[in-house]
Amino acid sequence: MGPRTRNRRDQAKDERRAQLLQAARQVFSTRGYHAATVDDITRAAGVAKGTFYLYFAEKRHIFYELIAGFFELLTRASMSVSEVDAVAAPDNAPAGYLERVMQAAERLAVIFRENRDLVRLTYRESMGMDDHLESMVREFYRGMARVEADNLRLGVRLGLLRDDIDPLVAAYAHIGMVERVLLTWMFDRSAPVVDGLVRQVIELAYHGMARPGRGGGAP
Amino acid sequence: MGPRTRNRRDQAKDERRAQLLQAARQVFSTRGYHAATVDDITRAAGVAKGTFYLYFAEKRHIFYELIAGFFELLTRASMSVSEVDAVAAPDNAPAGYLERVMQAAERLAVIFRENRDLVRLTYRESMGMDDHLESMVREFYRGMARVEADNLRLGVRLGLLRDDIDPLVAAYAHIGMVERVLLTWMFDRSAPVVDGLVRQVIELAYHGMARPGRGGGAP
Amino acid sequence: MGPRTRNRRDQAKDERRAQLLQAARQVFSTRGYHAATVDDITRAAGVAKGTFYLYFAEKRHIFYELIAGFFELLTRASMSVSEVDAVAAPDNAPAGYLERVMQAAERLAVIFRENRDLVRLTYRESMGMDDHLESMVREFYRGMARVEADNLRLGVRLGLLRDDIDPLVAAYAHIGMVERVLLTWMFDRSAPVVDGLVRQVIELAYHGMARPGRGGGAP
Amino acid sequence: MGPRTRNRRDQAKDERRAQLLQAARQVFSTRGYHAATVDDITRAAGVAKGTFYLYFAEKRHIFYELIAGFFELLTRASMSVSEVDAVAAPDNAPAGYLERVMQAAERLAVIFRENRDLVRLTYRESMGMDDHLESMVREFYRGMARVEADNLRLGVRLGLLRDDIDPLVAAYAHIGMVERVLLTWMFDRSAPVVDGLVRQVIELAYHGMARPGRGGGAP
DNA sequence: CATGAATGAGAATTCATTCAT
DNA sequence: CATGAATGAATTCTCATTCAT
Repeated sequence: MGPRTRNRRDQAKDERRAQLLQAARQVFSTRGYHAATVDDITRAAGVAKGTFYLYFAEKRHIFYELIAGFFELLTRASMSVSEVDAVAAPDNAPAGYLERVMQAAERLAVIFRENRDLVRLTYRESMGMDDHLESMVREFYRGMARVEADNLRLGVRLGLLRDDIDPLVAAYAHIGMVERVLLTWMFDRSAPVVDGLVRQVIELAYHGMARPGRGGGAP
Repeated sequence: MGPRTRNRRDQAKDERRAQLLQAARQVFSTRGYHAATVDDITRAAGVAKGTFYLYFAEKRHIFYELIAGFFELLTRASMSVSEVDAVAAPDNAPAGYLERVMQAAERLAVIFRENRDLVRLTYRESMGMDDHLESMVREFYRGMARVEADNLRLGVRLGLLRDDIDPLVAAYAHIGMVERVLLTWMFDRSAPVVDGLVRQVIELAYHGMARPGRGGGAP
Repeated sequence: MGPRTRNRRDQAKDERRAQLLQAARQVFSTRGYHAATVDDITRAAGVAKGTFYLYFAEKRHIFYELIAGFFELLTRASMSVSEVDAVAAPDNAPAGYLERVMQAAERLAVIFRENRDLVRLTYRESMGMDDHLESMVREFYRGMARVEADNLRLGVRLGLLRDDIDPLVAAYAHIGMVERVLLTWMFDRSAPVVDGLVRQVIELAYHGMARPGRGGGAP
Repeated sequence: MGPRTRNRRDQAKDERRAQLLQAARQVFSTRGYHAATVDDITRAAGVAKGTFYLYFAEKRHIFYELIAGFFELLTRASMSVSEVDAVAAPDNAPAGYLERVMQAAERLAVIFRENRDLVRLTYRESMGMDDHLESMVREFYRGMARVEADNLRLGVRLGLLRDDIDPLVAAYAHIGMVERVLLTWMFDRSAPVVDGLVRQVIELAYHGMARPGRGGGAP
């Protein structure tokens, strides 16, 4: 039982895990968390029911892991208008700022589209399960909001963005805009085709709906 | 069997229904839909288990009704920046436009705060139950978006708002902003206190995050 | 509250009873005893659920009454090859004996056909309910068998029938022949059309399947 | 997972099944199908409630299987006055024909007596459950009738039996005779003891009740 | 008498989880 | 490690029967 054997075993275990996660993703997406049974998952994974419990202590845990993985994907994709970049290219920063924002938003949109099932699963079930999942979700939003708030603070520092709006409020608002629009255009078949959907949303986020040049009646 | 008797009975039935709905609201809010049993509900309502089924054919149905009631409340509160008002006061319209928008948003915020449990319930469970509920939710958003899009179109006609952004996209974006911010500030205890939360969001929606007077690097 | 009022009331009560019985017959026939609910019956009868219990103490009782009524109909129809007739027409008796048997059998067949639903109901449900119904059924068969056995004894006395077969055995056998054949031809759609079905059965009962004139190998 | 293990498991499963069937037979016989609960059955079998559903998808199914098994027993016992035998012993055939019929009938009678509980169960409940069971019953009678009709056709070919009676009608009639007589003498305690019950019935079936040598007054 | 709302004992069935093989 | 049979708690929904109006 040298290190090689150990590795083989670990590798085999990892494969089983991946196999189960894959199966769970498919089964949960199709039937929903509650309607899906552990049996469904193991059958889809081609293993015996008992095997499930060698890799996950409870049914909920595999769901957590699925959602956590998706959250990580999204979180990673959102980190890119980062201070690092801006600091690294201080002169170009202002010029490219909004463009980089756009690119980040597009990346998120691509991830949504490429993971339709996970998006659906997340929004369908990730909120009404238990406290742990709920705090995972909160934590995810916090992370996303922190990143976006940092971006905004950078914009403020660069003199591009307003400083009379709380960056955290704006961050959550931006997240809400993107998520609601993407969800609608992904799952509501009655939504009309719109060109440059994401660009319009970002444009809106940064310049607002008011006609430029007018006061707009703000109190 | 006169009309009086009939009325008494109908009235009693209405009360029972309300009693059950009230109990369900409380029980679902506490335990969540899946964990709550019909028995919990009837016990909370102080009636026998069988009584439940005299008023609701299935457990799901009482939940539908709860959510539908909340959606109606919200939908009604959102309808107010209406063309009627604007047409009735054509001159004041531009001046008061954004103010009316603010008021509508504040009304929604009040409803959210006054129905904390229903908000939580709705966002926790209304998406992962079944097709019927899912289409109820979609329909709710459609209705809200339609109202807001109409408001925006009115703003465009009044010369206050931009015409280069799809009103429906903007409508969904606005809904997303408000809902995400409200949810966060209602349920995430780590969210810092912010003055004029709703006003900031609306301000953001209409004037954007970009510093006024700068081009902002729009593509 | 004179006798007239009393009569009116009684009449009304009788009508309600009949109404309920009629409804029960229809409902039981359609859904079967177990699947039929008291509610189904009262709804079909156009009365309130509670009314049922003013006329029948239990659900089973209305079923008993239905079955009892049918049994009485059959029992009455079977009594006719009676000694009375035979004694009344002593000379003709032998000549007409089998003919009278045939006529009685045809009468039963007609009743079966005219009460398809009750036949079905009786054979489907009258055996697995409870002891009381079971003894009703046994009593019915006993009555039928007694009548037929008496007929047979008359035939023996008239010198027409064998005396080496127990009349009671023969009576039950005859009943079994008729019921099984009628049930099959009434409810098994695969049974081929046969001319003179009942006559063939009676012919068989009286003369047997063996070719006349041969010993047939009886032990 | 070798064949031996496989066999052990399969064997154990077979035993469990048999155990459950046995328990169901006892419980259904005692309480009747409707009054018996799955819990009663599993308790009688000494297993947990859930185990039942590993072997039978529904409560009905175990009942089907019980009845089907009994029907098969009866069907098999009835097949024996077969052409094969007759052809194999062409000369003896006529002489032994009725004797073989008698033996088959006796065999059925023995099975009835040895399976009192199943007989009772079958006649009490096998008709009013659902369409599937009803068609099972019809199919059973069809099978029995086909066998008997073939026997009768053989008798006709051998010149022993009449050809002016439809063999299928006679077959069902014979079945009815036997079943009604057996049921009565098995379950009606008031039925007097009769020697050679089955022989008398068969004698009756083949030679009829009419006194030999008389025309009998057939129309 | 008639009504129909209320009752609550039940019963079938499901499924996460365990554990002997 | 893997297996899959066994477990039994838990839950929804039904319906005969009662009884206040």
